[in-house]
Amino acid sequence: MKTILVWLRHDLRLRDNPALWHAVADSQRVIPVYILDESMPWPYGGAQRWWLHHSLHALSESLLRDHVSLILKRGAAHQLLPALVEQYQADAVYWNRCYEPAAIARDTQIKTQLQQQGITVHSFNASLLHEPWQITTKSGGTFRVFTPYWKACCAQLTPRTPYPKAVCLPFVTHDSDNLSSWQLLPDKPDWAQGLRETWRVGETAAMQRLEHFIDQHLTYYATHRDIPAVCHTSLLSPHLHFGEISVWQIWHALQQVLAHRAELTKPSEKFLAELGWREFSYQLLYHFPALPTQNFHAHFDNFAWHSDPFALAAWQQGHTGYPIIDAGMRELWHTGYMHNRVRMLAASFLTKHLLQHWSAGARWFWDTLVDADLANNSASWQWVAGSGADAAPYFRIFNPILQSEKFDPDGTYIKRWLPELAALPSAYLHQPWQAPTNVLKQAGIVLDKHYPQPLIAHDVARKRALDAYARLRAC
DNA sequence: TTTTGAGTTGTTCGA
DNA sequence: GTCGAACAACTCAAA
Repeated sequence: MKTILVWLRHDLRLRDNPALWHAVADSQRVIPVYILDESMPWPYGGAQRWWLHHSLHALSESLLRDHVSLILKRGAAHQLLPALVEQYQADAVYWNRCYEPAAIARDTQIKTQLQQQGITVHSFNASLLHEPWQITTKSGGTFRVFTPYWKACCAQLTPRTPYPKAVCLPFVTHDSDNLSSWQLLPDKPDWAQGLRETWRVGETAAMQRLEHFIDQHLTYYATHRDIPAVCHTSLLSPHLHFGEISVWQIWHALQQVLAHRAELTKPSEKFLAELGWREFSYQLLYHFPALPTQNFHAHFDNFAWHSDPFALAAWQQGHTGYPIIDAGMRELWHTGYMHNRVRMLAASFLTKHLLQHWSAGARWFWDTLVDADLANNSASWQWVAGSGADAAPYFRIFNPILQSEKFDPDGTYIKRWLPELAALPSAYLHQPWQAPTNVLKQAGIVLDKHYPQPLIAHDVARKRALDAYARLRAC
């Protein structure tokens, strides 16, 4: 009788889970294990801990329906895994690959360690269309520009059908931590109310979300994905991050729809390209492991960032005085999510208007986003700041007023997250400080009391940022 | 080796 | 109000 431990990480699902599926195929006894190691770099922020709790709970319940226990352990994997192998007399350990630099180092070490003990180790790709090392330029280099990268990806795509649900044979043990003892949920204070209202966590919820997106939103994706008030985006990012659904399952579902609804080709391609950005970020992180902390373009090391704790705090709390930015930051705080367009605006505002280092923003997002993902977060912040691969040109500084008028014309999104401005006529919602005194009075708003004056005037900030970039070029 | 075309998401200014 | 050009120069990827 063969026993295989399956070490679950960012793959908290039973369907299309290669490691789990192969373990079931290769053995009679499969033991799923999840290890929480808080000593690893980039430990989960508050929002992710909340999600992780519910995701593990959902997975554990699913397994229990097949009379299988999920073993939860807290501590260092390189100590816990060999101990579990010993305890259960396992012959092999299977896992799906992680791609964060520290995780790669850890997994490599554990693999060697286990193999030296005569244990078979198999790792699988469960979360990417391509391994980060697979796609190279014709001369064997790393792509640094998205479009040619994605063209190469599409050209080399070898579609695979998702694995069916892995059904383990019954295996019950009481050798598991109690999930609640990990205290992943906030207690005092309990700030998770907004998260509970917003999200359904787990594999089933992820599949329903995908189905709902394809049914209700895909048609509008290409044209309306930038409108935060209607949100025709997929909202799959946290599910993808925790591996409750895989990119191949999404790809496959889209192909099936396209087979009889050709009119969805354009929005599907647009949506797939967004998954392409995820792949691109993963391969950047793989080839440039310092991406989370260091400028991708080293010449940015000379950029004259300001360090202004007051400005940073105002941004974090949604008190910048620019409603579209503040609405986004409040959405983030309340739901653990922010619409993509607004993320760009908020990130641009922090780095270009306030000249705060992108890593300060990245850290805040890391702590507050349920979908915080090291590759996506690092690559995207650097892109916005201008220090990243295929970066936004330095003169492209979002005008938060214009963007607000363009993408939230009637202020629905602003009013949703800034109720203090709800009585203000739409004409002034994008820049309340321009409202005449009597209009403000009628709306019951006293600036700097109910809502702040802008931290900095847009034209002043724009000029200041352009000057800073000009000085960088002169270095 | 050199050349060529292109590069997520914009803004501002002046005609 | 609308439209096109300028914003700067650089790096990337392929021919």
